[in-house]
Amino acid sequence: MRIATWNVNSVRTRLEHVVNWLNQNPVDVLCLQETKVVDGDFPRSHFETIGYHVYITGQKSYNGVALLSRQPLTDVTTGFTSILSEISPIWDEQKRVITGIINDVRIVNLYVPNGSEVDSEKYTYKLGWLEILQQYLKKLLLTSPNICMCGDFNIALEDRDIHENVSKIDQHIMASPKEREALKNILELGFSDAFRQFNQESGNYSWWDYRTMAFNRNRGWRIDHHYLTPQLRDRATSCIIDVAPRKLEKPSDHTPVIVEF
DNA sequence: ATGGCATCTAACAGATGA
Repeated sequence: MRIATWNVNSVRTRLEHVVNWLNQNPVDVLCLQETKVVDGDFPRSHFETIGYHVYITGQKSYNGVALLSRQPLTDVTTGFTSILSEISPIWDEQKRVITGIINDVRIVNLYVPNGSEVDSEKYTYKLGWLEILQQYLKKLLLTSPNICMCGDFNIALEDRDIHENVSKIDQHIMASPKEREALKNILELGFSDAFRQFNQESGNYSWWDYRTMAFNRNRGWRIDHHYLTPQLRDRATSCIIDVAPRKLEKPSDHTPVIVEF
């Protein structure tokens, strides 16, 4: 089974790229982030035509996640509160979470908040959101031991996940100690990084800033991840970053990452 | 030291992203 994650930075703007990519890379499930569209306007027929079932939760202008699957998924839910009924509904105002089950695997597709700047209001929200995510995963693990958690985490866990021209890394959003600590705490529930099972090298990134010719100079960050629970980790056979879509005209600033198990 | 690029909007400038 092949599962891909891709922050497309507007599914409508990137529609042709995504459809072409799926035709060339017929993965079992594609997890999209930053769809930036309300559910009624999601271009679902374009994906259904090429053989995908479409599961979405979106909003106007910002955020939005989707699962595109060749087989129907079961137990699809959106947001945190569908699983954690006790938390405040404010945590689901931003559409960042969707999950569903295929065979014996639960796919959790996430768009983690960016956080803007360290110690800003948005940064505090990001840290709070990650605490809620931890509770959410704890609950899911009670009934779903096999989880493939993927998406745009907006966090690079290690310095080797970041190009060498970033100064003051520990004050930088996506690399600050509190963010890394929050993600590490989550991974301690039993998740491991699929990409690092197969590749230890620096220089492998999934996002490059649109500015300053960052992609041409490979000044990127690895912030899009697949995290696997132990049985899936043992079944994994590859995890690769496909940089090809980043080279197209008007690309997303992220590129797909694909895990196979 | 700053802004650089891209996307969205009851847009035409400002918020957001990372």
